[in-house]
Amino acid sequence: MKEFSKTYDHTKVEGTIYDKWLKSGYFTPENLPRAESRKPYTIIMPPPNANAPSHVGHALGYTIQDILIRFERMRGRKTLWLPGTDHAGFETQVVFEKKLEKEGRSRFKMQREEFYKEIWKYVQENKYISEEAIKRLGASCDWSRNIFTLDPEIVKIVYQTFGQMYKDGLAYRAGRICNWCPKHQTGLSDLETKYEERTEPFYYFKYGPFTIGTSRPETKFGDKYVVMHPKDKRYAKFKSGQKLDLEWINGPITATVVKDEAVDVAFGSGVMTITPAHDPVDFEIAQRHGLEIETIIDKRGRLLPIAGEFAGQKILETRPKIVEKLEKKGLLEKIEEKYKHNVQLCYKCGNLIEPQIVMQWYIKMTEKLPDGRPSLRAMALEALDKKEVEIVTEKFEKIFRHWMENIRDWPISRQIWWGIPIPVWYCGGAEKASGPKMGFAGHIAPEVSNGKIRTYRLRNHNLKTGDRVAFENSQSKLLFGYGVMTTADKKPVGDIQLPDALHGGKYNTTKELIAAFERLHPDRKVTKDTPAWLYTYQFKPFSEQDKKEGCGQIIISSENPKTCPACGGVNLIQDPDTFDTWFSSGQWPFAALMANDAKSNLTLPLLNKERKGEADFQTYYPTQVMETGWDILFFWVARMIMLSYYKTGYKTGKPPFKKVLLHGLVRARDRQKMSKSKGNVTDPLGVIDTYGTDALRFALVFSTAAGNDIPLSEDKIRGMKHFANKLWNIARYVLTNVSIPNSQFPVPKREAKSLPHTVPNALVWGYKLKTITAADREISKKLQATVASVTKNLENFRLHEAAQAIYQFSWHEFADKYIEESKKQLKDEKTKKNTLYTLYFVLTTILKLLHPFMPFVTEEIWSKLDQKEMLMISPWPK
RNA sequence: GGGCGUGUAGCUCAGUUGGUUAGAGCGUUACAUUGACAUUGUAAAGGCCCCCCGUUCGAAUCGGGGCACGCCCACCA
Repeated sequence: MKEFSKTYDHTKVEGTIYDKWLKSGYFTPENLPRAESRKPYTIIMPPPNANAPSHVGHALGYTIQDILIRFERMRGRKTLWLPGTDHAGFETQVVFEKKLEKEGRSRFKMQREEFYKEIWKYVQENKYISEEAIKRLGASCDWSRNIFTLDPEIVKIVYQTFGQMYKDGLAYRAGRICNWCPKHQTGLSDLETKYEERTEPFYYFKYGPFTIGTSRPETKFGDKYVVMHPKDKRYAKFKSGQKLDLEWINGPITATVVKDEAVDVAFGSGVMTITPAHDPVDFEIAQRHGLEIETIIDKRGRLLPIAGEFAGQKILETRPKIVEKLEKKGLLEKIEEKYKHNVQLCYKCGNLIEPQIVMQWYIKMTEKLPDGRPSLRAMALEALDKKEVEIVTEKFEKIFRHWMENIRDWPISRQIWWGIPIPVWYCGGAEKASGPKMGFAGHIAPEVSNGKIRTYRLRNHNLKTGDRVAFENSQSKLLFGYGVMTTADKKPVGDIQLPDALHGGKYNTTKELIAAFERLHPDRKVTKDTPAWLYTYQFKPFSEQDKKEGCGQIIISSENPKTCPACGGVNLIQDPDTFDTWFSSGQWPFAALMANDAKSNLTLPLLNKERKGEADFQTYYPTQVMETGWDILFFWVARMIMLSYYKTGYKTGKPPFKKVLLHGLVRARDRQKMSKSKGNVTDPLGVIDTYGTDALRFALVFSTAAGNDIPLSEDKIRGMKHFANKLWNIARYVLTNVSIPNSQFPVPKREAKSLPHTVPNALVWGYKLKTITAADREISKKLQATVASVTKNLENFRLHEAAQAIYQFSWHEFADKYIEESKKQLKDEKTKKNTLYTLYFVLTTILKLLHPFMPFVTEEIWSKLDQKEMLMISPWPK
């Protein structure tokens, strides 16, 4: 019998227990004594952001995962919980830029290398802090396999996937309108923006014979198209293409009438002017009609020279001045002061999104693969249909499907520096195409060009030599060509002359090219009525260097290529962008395992033997459970399913994970979202200091169904601390019972399999049983029911019910009833031994049942029982 | 506009496929207790399980409608 303090003091226990676990090596599945013959059970930990301060939301996830892992480990599975860290590109860069801002600095005044070095250092520090926090939560993950999304082994896999996607035509580059945050100066996916309702003035201006309405007068400088619905009788006298001279902000302009069905007849005056470069709807209209696109606002959100006297000013500051000017010119008709509408904001900084036309890399979501495999979306949906992947929290399956059905192509490039650089080089250094006609030198997607480089000659357009152009199918919006204009010419628009003399094209006429295209894409008919099927438009070069002529070849390479394989040019320009963080973390389940395979110098902490030949990917994939917050269902889970099926799943039927378990947000007790500004943030480490890890863990999973948001109050955590203490004292009572001298306390000769009076087992206990009381029978029955309930509920991921069952039994059955009764039974010689057996057996069983939830206090009590093995690996009761 | 969900004790929430007297934590009230327990125990109060209709021998649970609230997605110049 060891020392047993009157109350449980977590501060004295948690550190030593965690060290003991670490030293045991049992976090590493290969070290588990019973694991060899058993099936692997794998959970990949959602890698915390490298910038992240600890948050109870994270604590919830780690707790749930640790519960599952400890449960399965005790059940004899070969249990791997793989930890890692996410560089979290944009998120981390935003946090770091805020820090710079406080120091009066800015990334726009820094060299890229310098910036990267600093942020790397910052991330390393935070990574350590975050890992320590995970340890304090008691997480039994395999630290020997700890991995980071920027580890070279991961980057290599990410590059390989990208290259493969490019070859398959899934990854493509296009210049189209995208969400642009002027503060951070990067494009963002739709998921990275949010909407907010604003009440702002809505202005009506005179635009020649029309009245146009707008909430954004500052975008109106370049407006030279006036659009109305083709069936709007009020404007029937205006014909499509008709030119009108009229007075506008900075003097007289010529406007062109456009008829388009996108116009809502009922809204405003039914007439609008368009700003294609800064509005997605306008952009589409411009594309449909082949209109010129003019940029009004620069990447920083300031007006360009087209704005005349307003050039260089920030748009919001300029708005009233422009209205004033228009009013003075007599062009302001009226102002509707309280116009309610939604504005799109950057989800990080809350600044207005200013759509811009930028070259971005995209991943096709809905198009079949060239080898006949279904689209990424279809693969993911099929996985759900076949139940290869199951979303356990079932209400999210519907949400997931709904989102998938409306998915659009995913922009994966970001104009930020913190992240994995896009492994693409553009050949900008060799003069190849020449001749009297305007030429296009560049790349046409493999589906059209058969993967070879060709030079096509374009006739007449507004392009100048050196301009970058993209070819896009005006119907599918898919880009299939990209390159640089080479020489001037003046013939009609819209034709491509083939073959080109230089490369001996396979298609002799445009018709043939179209036919070839259509063979590949039977769903995309190209008709005579869509003359602009090869849509061309002009881009600003993305860098000065880019203006230099080259063959425009796109080279995908994980290492810096020295020369262009197509033309031999040496002036290769690396794509300046980085991948969306989710492009790399979307590959995490297989990448993390494969990368560990690639690390040859790993040694196992306990056995000190190399893990060679132990192919992690072979052994541990597919993983069993993906447990994460529902807020990243689309960001992450969807992408993991799609990318994993693309990479390893479709042919093998291997999903990245079999079950998806989603937990809710941890909220303050009044259901408010926790936020620093509200001052209601619960710091998990603070809670752990005061109440102990076990109390926090139990409070997090107790009495809230999976997937629901969890209101967490200090009262609740305190209550669970009381429970830990109760458990402690149950053990203290059993082990130090005053009336029984220590020497008489029975210690089982081997692991007892069941209660002695349900299946009498004298061999185990070395005693013959004498009198079994009603109380003994009762507690035995209840214990069995509890074991069954906890086991079943854990198997079904109903953690809250398992927790409730064990809590009820321990406190209100065992402590309140049986222990009270035992005080009498121990005084009677006839029932004494039997009572001791029962006390001991029930105690050890509830320690096991409770261990996944409250690992520290249970392991500590266990250590006082003179058991050979640690509780952590002791067999789960049946 | 499209989709998903919630409504149960004063508060926060459980209630697996329909089945005794609907539960827990915290809070409240009374009593007991320093005895394994910075307490804990015993007991109590507190519920038209949002409303209406239906299915059923039987509904908090299933179906339809209504009311209230929340979330996600899309978005009109």
